[in-house]
Amino acid sequence: MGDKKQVEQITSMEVDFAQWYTDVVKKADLIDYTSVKGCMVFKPAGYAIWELIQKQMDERFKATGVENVYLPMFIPESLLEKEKDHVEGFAPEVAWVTHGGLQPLQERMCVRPTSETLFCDFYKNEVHSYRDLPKVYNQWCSVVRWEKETRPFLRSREFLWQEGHTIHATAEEAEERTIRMLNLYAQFCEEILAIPVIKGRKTDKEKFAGAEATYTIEALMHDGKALQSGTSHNFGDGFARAFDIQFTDKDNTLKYPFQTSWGTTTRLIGAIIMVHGDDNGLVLPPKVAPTQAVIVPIRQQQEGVLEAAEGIRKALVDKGFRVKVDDTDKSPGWKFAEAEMRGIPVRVEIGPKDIEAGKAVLARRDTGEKTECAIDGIADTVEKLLDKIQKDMLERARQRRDLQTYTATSKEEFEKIFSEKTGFVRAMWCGDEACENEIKEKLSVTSRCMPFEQEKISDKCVCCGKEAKKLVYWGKAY
RNA sequence: CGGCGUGUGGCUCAGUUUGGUAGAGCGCUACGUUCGGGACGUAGAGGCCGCAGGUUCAAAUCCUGUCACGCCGACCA
Repeated sequence: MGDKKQVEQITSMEVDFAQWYTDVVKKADLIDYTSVKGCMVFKPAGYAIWELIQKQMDERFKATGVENVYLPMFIPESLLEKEKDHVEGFAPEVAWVTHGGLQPLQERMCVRPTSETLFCDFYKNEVHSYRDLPKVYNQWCSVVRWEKETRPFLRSREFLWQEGHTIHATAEEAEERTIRMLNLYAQFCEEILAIPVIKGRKTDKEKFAGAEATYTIEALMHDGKALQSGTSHNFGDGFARAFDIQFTDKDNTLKYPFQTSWGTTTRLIGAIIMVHGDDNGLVLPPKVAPTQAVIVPIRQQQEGVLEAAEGIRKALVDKGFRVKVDDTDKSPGWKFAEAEMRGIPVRVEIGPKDIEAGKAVLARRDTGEKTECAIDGIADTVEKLLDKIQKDMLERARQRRDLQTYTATSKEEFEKIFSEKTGFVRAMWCGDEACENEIKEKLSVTSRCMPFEQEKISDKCVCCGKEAKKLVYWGKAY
């Protein structure tokens, strides 16, 4: 093999994680940059991942009674301003529309950064009686936030997401929905994306603008930084009061309803990249891989090779898998590297030698392991292998996360860990925002969440030493 | 919004210090030989040097301005 040709390199993640990420995004052909800063083209390979996420998440939503709707992308300024905390949270990063054609608008409108206000405006007209409740709506759309610094999938000025907005007669029902959706997200991440997450509640400092309580799932990336991967908010009746939404209850009294919202975004794709990827490129969990198996024919000009490849393709497609034959005139080595960069979970190699022996070679993307298998019954073999890959990927991600999760019971220990390592640190907290601020200033570390699974690992706050109230996961975040 | 950096064929970049009329590798096209970890030969196509001014006999190169993008911070899914 001559190595004169320079292979397009992916920077090693050990050398420069940020550059590695950018390289993988580009080499896996997920996106392209555009002439609008912070807005990207989702190329077929990238968009197909989103479609698979969308499809499978939407099915799970609907199984819990969610219905999809679509609301406008513009919000009049007066509407945005109705809830004080909310507008303060979002005003610094909204994009404004000031003209319609050549005429200045009477009132400027922002492009939605999130749709709470629109849903409230809508529910105000929709909800009058307890019989109108609950409404459990969701919309798939894009939103715009004028971010200063942008990164593909992790932070773009326009991003795709889903936002669920529900409205209920009682606070209990709203809380139940809030938690239910968070659990759904967590389960989705583990079962579909093979990403283990920590479920918990955000501190007041970190909660959503206008929310009474924000719950979050936090995932840990390969470099030890945390990524907020989905949130679920309980608004109490705060928005209802601000927007004057009322309903007549069974007892014939006027009441304010209770609301929730919950969302996940294309950031999940960033999480997949940074949890599973390696120095050869993307590694996709089979359940969200647009192509689950690629068949690479060897000596494809030779009679019978392409036919054999096609036969395998058909057997796999009949079994319901997403499969491609790479019959381009590149060399096999090229095709291998290409399939690896794109993260295709399984590669099937089939050449004259194999055909003669009635076999094919299966290569796993996640481990690199190659095995031989009989062409006869190959679909069953691949099915089992994809299943195993999906499970192994979750297991490995969990192990790595656990290895990067530390415990600190004193300030010295806490600071020592963060000065040497990056990861989650479990430590007790007194509940005072001043401690969060101090920690953030000193270490650029924020409270990621107060996990549902609480434990009392010490009596004292890791920062001030006062009486501890909560166990908190701390970390550096994206 | 602050700091840093980069704009030259499709891509990555050299050329800018010292001004002289545009180069390489990859990719692309055609044909042929190859094919089990990024194969090779031959022949080709392709560039308003981000944009606008200025200096000069002459500007990719010097000056001024401007735009865009990338990275790092502060804020955020």
